[in-house]
Amino acid sequence: MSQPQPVRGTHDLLPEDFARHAHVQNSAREVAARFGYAEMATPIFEFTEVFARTMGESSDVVSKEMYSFESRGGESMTLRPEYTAGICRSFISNGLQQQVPFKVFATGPMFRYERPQKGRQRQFHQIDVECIGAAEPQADIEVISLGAAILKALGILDKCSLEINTLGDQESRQAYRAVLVEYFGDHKDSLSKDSLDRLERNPLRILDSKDAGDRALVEKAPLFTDYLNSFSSDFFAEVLDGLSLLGIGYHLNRRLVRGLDYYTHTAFEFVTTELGAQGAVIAGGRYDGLIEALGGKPTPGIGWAGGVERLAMLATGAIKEVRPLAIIPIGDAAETAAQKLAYSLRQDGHVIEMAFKGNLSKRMKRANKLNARAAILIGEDELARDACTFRDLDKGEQEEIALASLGSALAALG
RNA sequence: GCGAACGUAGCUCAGUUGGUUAGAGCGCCUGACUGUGACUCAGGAGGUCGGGGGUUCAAGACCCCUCGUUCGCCCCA
Repeated sequence: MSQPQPVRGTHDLLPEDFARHAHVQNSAREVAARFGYAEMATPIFEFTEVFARTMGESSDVVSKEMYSFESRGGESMTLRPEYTAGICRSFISNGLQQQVPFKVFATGPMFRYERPQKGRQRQFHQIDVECIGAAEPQADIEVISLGAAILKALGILDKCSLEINTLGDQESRQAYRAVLVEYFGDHKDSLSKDSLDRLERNPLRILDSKDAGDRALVEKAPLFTDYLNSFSSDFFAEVLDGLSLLGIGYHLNRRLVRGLDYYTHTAFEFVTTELGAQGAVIAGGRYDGLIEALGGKPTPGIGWAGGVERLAMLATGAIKEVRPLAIIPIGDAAETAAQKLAYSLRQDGHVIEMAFKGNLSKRMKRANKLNARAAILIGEDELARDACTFRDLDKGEQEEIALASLGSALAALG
């Protein structure tokens, strides 16, 4: 290609795209703040170990999708593939255990070396919510309801459904996992190739297989509910009750699982059918073992991440734009006067558009294209009278007014 | 990582079984309208047909490689 291309799986965010992203991020930030989740940020790269420990060496992300590099100092660094690990690391690094529950919101770019598709890029953006240090089911309810509230604010809650499941506590899950491995181990010859691999690395995932043969086996597999201890099932029941009380609908999905040991109890996803295979727009769960895995004191936590690109594709509604005012000088003598007026109005909080070239007709066209609400024309005639021609571009009416009364004319536009 | 489809002006696309100078709509530029946008009309610019190689008298069409996008799987936001 003779023209330069962006790197595979990366996209430029031109102003229009950026506005959609910003809309998602700003809406989320605002709603999160109402829930008491203040924004924070962590570095875009960490020691590789931070992700390897939290996401699991055997996970796809860690084993083959990370952008890792050796620093000049010889240490292995990785561009973050997700936000949770960095925030938990930060929680430990900054000794925040005295501030629990530590509730935060974050957003930014993530990096994963994956095969690109719609809604799946190598550099993509997430919004993220974490609640660290709360072991109570009320935290699960709050975190999930925050997700629902953000989707509602974006006007896309009705396009999504909440899938939810429990993985139980460590004891429950390990018991179930052992039973599953035994069951599927006895039927190895009927398992798909993918699931044979899952049996080694991530047996719970077999429950979610799309392979017809696997599904037949899954039908007859032991049920997780039979292996949940009473603490785990009570916990989950409390979460579900809380959601119902808030009027948040959910679909119990027994096949929704997380493979890693740090994940416990609640797992959930807000999914949509409108984005093809990349249906999860917000996904998260409880990770009571994660902080400990990172070297911190045992600390429970729950959170979720949402894909900004995916959310932005769903939130197609009009974003309210600020309409500018166009200042158009006529003739060289008016240029500096126009610039001065623009500077003054901008400092008063107005959005002012100035074109630097072209005759009156061209500048009017540009003003029109930018959807300007009004045009302020200043020529030598107006200059001499300390006035301007004020044209309402919607009504197509104009009149000459004194510069001194420009403020009230602008206020009258509404 | 596996399987498949697609890549033609800035954008969305058309280009018959390979056959002279590659088209349309929208957008852009110029003018009608040298102090007035939208609407209209008349002109105009813009393409090494993603890139490289091959087959052929002849390739945008066929073959191979490569880059990119998309769909499914895997995985996930």
